[in-house]
Amino acid sequence: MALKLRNTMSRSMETFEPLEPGRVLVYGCGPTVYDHAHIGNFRAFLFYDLVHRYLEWSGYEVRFVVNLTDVDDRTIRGAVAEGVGIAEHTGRFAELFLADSGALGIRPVDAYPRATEYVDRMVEFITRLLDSGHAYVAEDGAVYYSIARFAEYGRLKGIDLSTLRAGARVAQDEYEKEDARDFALWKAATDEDERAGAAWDAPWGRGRPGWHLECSVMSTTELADTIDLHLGGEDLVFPHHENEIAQSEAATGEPFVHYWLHVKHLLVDGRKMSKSLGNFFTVRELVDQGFDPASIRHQLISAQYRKELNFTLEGLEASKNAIQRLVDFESRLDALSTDAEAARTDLPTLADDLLEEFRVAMDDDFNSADALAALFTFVNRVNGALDGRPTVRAGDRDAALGALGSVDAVLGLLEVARASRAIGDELAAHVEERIRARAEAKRQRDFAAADAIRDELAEQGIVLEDGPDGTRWKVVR
RNA sequence: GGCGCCGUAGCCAAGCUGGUAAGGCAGAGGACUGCAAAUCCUCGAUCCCCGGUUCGAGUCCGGGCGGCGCCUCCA
Repeated sequence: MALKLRNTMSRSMETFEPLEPGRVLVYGCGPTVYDHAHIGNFRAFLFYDLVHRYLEWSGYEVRFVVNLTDVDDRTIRGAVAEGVGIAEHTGRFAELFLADSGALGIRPVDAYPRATEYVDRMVEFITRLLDSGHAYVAEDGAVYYSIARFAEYGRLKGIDLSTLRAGARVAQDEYEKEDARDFALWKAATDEDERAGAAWDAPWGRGRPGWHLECSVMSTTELADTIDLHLGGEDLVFPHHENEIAQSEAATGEPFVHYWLHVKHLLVDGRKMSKSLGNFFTVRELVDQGFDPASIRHQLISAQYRKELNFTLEGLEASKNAIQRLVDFESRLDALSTDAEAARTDLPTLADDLLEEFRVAMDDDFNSADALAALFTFVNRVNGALDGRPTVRAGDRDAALGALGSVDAVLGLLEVARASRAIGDELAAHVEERIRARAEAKRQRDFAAADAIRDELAEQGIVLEDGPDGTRWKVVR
């Protein structure tokens, strides 16, 4: 069995074969750090995380790079509006992005290169394209890539260049281009650029790099001329990735990327997310409203990455409950007492089944929805096997916990849920004290008092569970 | 206009190379409990419509209807 991927380039499923056995190079187009990233962005980044974790889970050594776009129209505009330099402006949002990523359990990748740190290399890159005749300096001081010089242009998107309506969308200030469809590698500096500190010297004139260029340069610099996977949102297929291919392959003479994977855009309340529709959410807002990051993570991976996913508060509520079921399940396993003499159970078999079903699901182009189904099927089966059986063999319990942990090393749900449920020692001690008081009340059959304590703790998000061997408690959110 | 996706139970969502349908949430009944919580058991689908291929189609083909996305330096 092997991992199969839907390659945008071939428009079909392909069996994944790394360039180098056991090793995978991945590049994911990151956020433009001009504002808070929203949950739509995070659907994509959570998918990156799934790819990252699953490749490692599958035994690959992975080098994963996600760029931070810190120089473009929006970051410059933002910096000028704030009256600060571009670095200060974008630095703040880069931090917020990493913080939100961390909250959602997105594992840090190997490098987060920022465009502004690669300007020298971008200049070199452009020089190569100029030398080979793939680019030209226009009268306005900009450097454009000449797509007429790249025969394969349009292949990723599957467009026939001759059908492109030349000139249909040409801005008036772009009359310097030889061909309307040529794109900028370098833009001449404007006053605004200078004010934001977003202008650099280059042999052909002062200016700043074009957007598409950074990914080509950072990918080839941080990874290699040819990499295995390149990820991005569906909007990036054209022209961004198309342009990256053209630039990179013209500059290096090597294939740029083996597999292109694109994430479908998230819908919110059945519509494209937009501020004007009022369906615009950031992770921070949702967390401030009391939603568990684990719930957000669950909701955003509940559909396979190429499928339509409609984010709603109702759905988030459902995810919250699903997460709680997982948390309760793990607690139940943890609390199991063990005895070498206990009867054998199906847990080892069920654990093997889970790992197998999980692998099959993820191997099928990262079908996280199916992977979640495998996990919950496991929960059901194990709960059933454990019914009325508080004691099992240590090996059985460990097999179940091991499989659960293994799967969660990819899904990251329990990992995040645990973090958001952690409470301080002081509160924990208080809870224990109240539970003792309640036990005493129960002993005296003063159920009103016992229930009052239970209600009081519930107010604080602490739920009590009475069992044969005493009262257990858990944090609910 | 170009490219593409989707339409499966109240909601979300799997279903590979065709053989009468995973999982989550919500809901109903029951068991357990002082009451709860957790858990278990039981209960739910004309798979958008119409044709076609086939012994047999959610699953393939054709045609409709409906929804959505990208094509704009938006993941």
